[in-house]
Amino acid sequence: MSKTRVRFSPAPTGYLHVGGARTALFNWLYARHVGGTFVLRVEDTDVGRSTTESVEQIQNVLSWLGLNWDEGPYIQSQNSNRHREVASQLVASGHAYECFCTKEELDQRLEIQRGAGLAPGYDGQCRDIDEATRATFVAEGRGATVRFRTPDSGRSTFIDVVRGEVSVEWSTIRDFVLLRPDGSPIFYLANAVDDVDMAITHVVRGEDLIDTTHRVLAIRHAMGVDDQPVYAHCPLILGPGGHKLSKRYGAVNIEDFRDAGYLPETLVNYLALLGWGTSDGVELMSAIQIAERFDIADINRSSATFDGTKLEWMNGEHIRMLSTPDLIERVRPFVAAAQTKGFDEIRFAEAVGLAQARATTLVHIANQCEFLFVTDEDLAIDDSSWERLVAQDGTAALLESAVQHLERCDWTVEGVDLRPCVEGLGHKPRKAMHVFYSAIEGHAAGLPLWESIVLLGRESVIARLKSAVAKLSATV
RNA sequence: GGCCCCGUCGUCUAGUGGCCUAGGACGCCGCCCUCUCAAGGCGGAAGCGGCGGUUCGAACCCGCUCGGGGCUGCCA
Repeated sequence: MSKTRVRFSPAPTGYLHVGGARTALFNWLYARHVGGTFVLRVEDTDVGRSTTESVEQIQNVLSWLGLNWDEGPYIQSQNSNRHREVASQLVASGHAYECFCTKEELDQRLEIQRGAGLAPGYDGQCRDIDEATRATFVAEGRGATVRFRTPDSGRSTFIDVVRGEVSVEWSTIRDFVLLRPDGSPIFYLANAVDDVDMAITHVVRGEDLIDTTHRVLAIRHAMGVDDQPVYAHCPLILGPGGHKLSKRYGAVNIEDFRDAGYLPETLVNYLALLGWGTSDGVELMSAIQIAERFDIADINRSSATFDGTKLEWMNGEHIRMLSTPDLIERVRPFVAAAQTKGFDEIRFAEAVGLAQARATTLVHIANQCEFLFVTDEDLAIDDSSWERLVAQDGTAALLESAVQHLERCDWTVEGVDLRPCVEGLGHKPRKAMHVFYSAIEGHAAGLPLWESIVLLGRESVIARLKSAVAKLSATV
């Protein structure tokens, strides 16, 4: 048995969305599970839509996710001589032929077919043109595509690991293009040839490609290749509208999740659970743990809908699993102040530690820590928190009482406890504490108050409380 | 239109003929804990698309039907 080789072969026509990332992940997981090789191959046969920026972006995202590849990236367009070579062999052997129909002619005939209520598709016009006609076309300077001659009868059947036997009548598949008039290869050709040349043993990809498998397999056979890779077609990840996620429809860029403060661990974990699951119900896992248990044979058949709510919950869980020093470094890029000199590392570390227990995203943590790194003058109380503060009974008295207490108490977590003030004025801490959170941290909900007060320092805390009193009287 | 694939709580899933009056997770609701928000604990509502078979017995097997998705391109 030859060594397992899988490949992730994205088209570099845009950013990597969750569907593509999941496909990459499943390939990576399987390679790691069996100790095989994970190949990255960029399928840029659509020259018009492929960009080098996209190639770079895909690599960046894969690296960020931790999906390291063992070979590549191979750039498919650099191999087009080989693709053309195979195409001419197929023409020579009669498996393919030149088609001189222009795009316009094709479109016209398609229209007619549709008008007549016929199934639209290539009509085989150039299938068997004689040499004289061919010479005329060439003399006219007409360009030619190379088309694959699909069988007229019989069935194409292959075994898919997740779906079982997949079979289709050859008569429903029209002759398809292998080479454009300029000699550039089409996906089917390049994909088939490269999989053969790179000795790919397992093809793990989206179900949207299931119908193309028949064509690719036909090319392989025409090339004289007898064996075929193991196919595993994964269910699609659907967007909110219930449609296939694509760059053209409701796609979600992985980079957006990174920028929103999601951990790569979370994306990997969540994506693995879209189309695959464990029988014991364990959900929170590291990439390594998943790789140990993952098998393409266990991939689900039905499509899944992407659910951001669960992703957010899971991110919080992964944040809690991180060591605090690790988390601090992950949060750092999200805190603008951390980029400046004189930044207070000690307080930052303390604050991240406090936030770790309650945050769901890195951005969330950065926001919760922010009050420590703005001046008292710059502290902004968000609108809804301010409205709540204004609506609270006896806010001014509450704030003033806190000032009095904090001016002379011990500066410890126990000492700055404001509950006695609140209760002394006849309020329930649960109901009134938001006033202090808002005045000191800028939000009604945030890091634990006593710890925050100690971290901020007496001078700042009192200044903020007084400023809130002043702002309050100006409002009323 | 033709062909292909799919169908378990709102969502992700476990389940491969009896262990299922269908289990877990997110979300939701209630209670507890509590200085806010979370986290945590406890409890709850919520599902096998439908109809026929096969069988002593069906979420699991078969047929039909309905629903969803994909492909049908000189995109991948």
